[in-house]
Amino acid sequence: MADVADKAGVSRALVSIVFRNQPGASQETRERVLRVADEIGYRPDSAARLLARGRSRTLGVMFTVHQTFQTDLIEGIYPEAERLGYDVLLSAAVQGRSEAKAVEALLGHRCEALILLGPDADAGYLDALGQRAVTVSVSRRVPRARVDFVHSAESKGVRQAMDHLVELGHRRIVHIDGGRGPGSAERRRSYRAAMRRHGLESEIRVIPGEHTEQSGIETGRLLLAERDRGLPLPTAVLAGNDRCAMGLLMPLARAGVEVPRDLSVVGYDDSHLSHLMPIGLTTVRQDAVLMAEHAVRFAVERLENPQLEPREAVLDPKLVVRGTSGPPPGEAS
Amino acid sequence: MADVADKAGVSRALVSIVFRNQPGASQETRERVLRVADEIGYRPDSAARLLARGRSRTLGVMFTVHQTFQTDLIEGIYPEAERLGYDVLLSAAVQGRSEAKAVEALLGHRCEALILLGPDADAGYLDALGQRAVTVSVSRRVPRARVDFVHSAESKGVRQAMDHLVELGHRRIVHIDGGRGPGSAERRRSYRAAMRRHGLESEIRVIPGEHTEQSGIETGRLLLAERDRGLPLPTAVLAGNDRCAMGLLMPLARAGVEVPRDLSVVGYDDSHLSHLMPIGLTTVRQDAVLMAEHAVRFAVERLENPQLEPREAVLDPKLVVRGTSGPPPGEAS
DNA sequence: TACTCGCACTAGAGCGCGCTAGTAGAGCGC
DNA sequence: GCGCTCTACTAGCGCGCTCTAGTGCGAGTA
Repeated sequence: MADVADKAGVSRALVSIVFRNQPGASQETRERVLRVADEIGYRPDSAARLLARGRSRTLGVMFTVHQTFQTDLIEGIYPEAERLGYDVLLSAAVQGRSEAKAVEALLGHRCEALILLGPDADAGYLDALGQRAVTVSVSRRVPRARVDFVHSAESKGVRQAMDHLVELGHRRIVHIDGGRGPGSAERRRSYRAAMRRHGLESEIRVIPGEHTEQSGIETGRLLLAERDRGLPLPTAVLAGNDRCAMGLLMPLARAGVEVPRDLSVVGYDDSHLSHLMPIGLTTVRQDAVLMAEHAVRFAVERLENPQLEPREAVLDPKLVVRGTSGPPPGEAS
Repeated sequence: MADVADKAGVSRALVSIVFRNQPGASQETRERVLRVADEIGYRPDSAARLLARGRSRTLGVMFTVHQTFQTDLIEGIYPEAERLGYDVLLSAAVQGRSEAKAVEALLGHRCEALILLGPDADAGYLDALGQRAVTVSVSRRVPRARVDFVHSAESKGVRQAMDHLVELGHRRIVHIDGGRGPGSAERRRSYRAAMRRHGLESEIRVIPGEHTEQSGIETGRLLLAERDRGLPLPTAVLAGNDRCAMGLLMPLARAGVEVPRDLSVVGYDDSHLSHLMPIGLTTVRQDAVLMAEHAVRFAVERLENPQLEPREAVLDPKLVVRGTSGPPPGEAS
């Protein structure tokens, strides 16, 4: 910075002013300073800036690599953060790197707020986090924790999907749940409620699973094994999310079970992959961009107005009918 | 920190020593300092620490969200970095956020080294970057730029794939290239060379594309439209990467073209999705974990020994035969 | 006694910025 | 000419830490 100041023939303070885009420098000087900085390859040091200013204007985002819906969210987070003048730092939870570790890394880099995409941690931990920093949880509801919360109305999404299937004539509809995955509990509950509402209480079946392709594959194998033992296949499956639905399709296709002729499959999320499958996945769309924008705005607003209480945003999901759902076998279409 | 020092009756320097776990303080004092710090709720400020120490021990990783192979790489980067005592910061290039911006963010947060996953930037920019910070490029070769380089031997991978197809009896093999995508140029060149080597020079056809599902879908539509005009379909397609291959399968399936009976498809990368497709994608495996480890090690070693010259690691890819490749139509299997 | 050595600890100079309080000079009205 | 304001710019402190170069002291050695 001193080098830039010398070479541009101004004081360090003026360079600072230019880089913060603050009034107090002529247009001419501004350009000269920026040009010199570019030549030297100078870049403001955020650590020093942070130290001097006390604020980092940085949002930390914790996500799970491979969760396609979360990468969709990230795409929405960047532009909104930039619009509001905030920087974004990403930290991934992966195999062998827990959420807590990912979060510590963010905090260690002085993020002012945390945006957690589908956190798996317990409410106590999240509440403690919420006391320490502004925290937003996306896709996971955490009652009584001091965190903002952005999710979509799982019950509405599930209801739409179930109504769609029942209208097509399905009765034997099973649900692969998402285990501890975000939104799973609500989806499971809503599935049960929908079955009861349609008088299908006796057909309720929840197969434990996860939000992964592997889980879908395993469920597929399970169902096929049952069929081979003489049990009937369900006529429709409501998967925990799109990845699970995609996994499910693999063993089915291999075994010659045709979708949707023999079996209908509905996913959840409408992640960017779901319309890329051979016949397009019928799924429940959550608007990732909108969710991302809400999350960023919640964080920033609470940062700039600390007495604000955490809020909750519930967005409406929407069923997207594509190629994997149709009338059950035995019914004319 | 001063408060802790006062209350514990020592100097700030000693508190610093205690918190850095360095020799130079008695066990007794150590405990007293830690106890007092805990009472006050003192935590070292990493921004100040960073500033004072001059080293951040942080690696910055630039990646493209949605490139599944890159997320596979990220999974490999974390554990290796942790093993070597380095922190990792992620920055994504997305629509509307260029690579340069993503890199600036990393540099601004004082990353000591940059690991760029499949960078798209030109050699001049990368060289400039390499002068300024230790830089590693993964999957993209940048001749004469001051960067380390980790990639796999594209020519070997393509040759294996092509030999496989030719052995099966294919002659009309087209290649969807990856445009400016990492490795595309080499793959394209190797495809041409392999065709010539097999005496198929007259059959060479490279369809321009990208490393996206969308590109595969468009190519599929193009080929189908040609077929409808009476032109023959190719019997095999070597896609630019797995995503492109997956996209290609969609319009084919819709149009009733059966894979691999009517058409063989080979991908590239073996990203974690390729074995999750209905019939498993035949593809060229690049070992993401190994590549990630090399990248981290290159960065760290050059950081700790600055007179080291940038190096290059070329890993051997390996063809993985799954369900999308078979003999061409008209040949007995 | 005089010395060296090692240990526990301290003083104080930065690290690269932001920010407050200030100055110099131009322009203006009276 | 004077005082005033406004713009463009500067000096220098301080953010919370690390690190170098010390000081003081007791034990061991000649």
